Amino acid sequence: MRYEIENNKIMLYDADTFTPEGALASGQVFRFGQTEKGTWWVISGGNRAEIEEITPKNYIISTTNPNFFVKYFDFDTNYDIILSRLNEHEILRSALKYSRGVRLLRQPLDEVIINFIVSANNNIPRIRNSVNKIAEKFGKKMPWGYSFPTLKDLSNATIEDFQEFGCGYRSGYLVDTIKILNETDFLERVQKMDTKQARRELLTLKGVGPKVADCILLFGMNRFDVFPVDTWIYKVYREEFSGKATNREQIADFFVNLFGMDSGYCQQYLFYYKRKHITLR
DNA sequence: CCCCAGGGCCCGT
DNA sequence: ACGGGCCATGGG
Repeated sequence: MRYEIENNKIMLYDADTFTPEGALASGQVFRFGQTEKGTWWVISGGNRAEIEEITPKNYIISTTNPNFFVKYFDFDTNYDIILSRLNEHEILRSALKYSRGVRLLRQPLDEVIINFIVSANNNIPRIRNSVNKIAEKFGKKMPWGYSFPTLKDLSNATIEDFQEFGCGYRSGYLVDTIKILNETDFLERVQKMDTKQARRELLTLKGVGPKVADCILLFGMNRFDVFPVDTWIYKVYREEFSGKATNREQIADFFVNLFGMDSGYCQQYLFYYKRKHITLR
């Protein structure tokens, strides 16, 4: 797989380890969709990209910010090496084959924190709805829609605002955490810490428990020695690994001990495999 | 009416 | 450290 940047486009060739659906419809990101023509779009921060498949495994990604999306889609990482290591585990082989196009998106940290507080005990269509409404109310108007709001943009958002967006009892957590992030140097400090330290620190935020902390570390901080355990991964653990533990932190430890620095990639492949299909609408 | 969703909080033991 | 009740909200 290789890419070239031309003006406002990324040309992606021989994409064996990327598909728009695997990258976007894999529960890492919530402001994405598919047009009537079948092209995929995604918004992150103040950036939007549209992905068109020209011929099989060859794509044109149109965006005003190609460099942002090269990093976002992680095109400089060689997934063949990661996949060959994971493929040594026979138990993973069918899942890895199914999840060929999944990638670990490198997203803005503040956006990930907000999105995954909303995600707790929630389902993906509802998360998408809430996050889009947050953007429409507090983001900046762009030619193509609304940017995802910065923490400053959100500093005046109230509990009632978030309740109106369907965030339910998470609304108070959001207000509380936004205040901490705006009024302290939390984000600056946490990014300098090692994974275990950063995880402990993230757990002090309202609405951030073990699973959400691991998602923040994985999707927003590029820490791959974590294994977020949600209901789908819990099913994988029981059904594919015949696991008996019920404590989710113990299950996360089990997987990290098994897959080490490839844990984050492995988790995402397994989630996509078990979750199968995310309905768009 | 039930159960479920990329769970966390808060309280008891 | 661990378990259990409770929590908004919409869909199946």
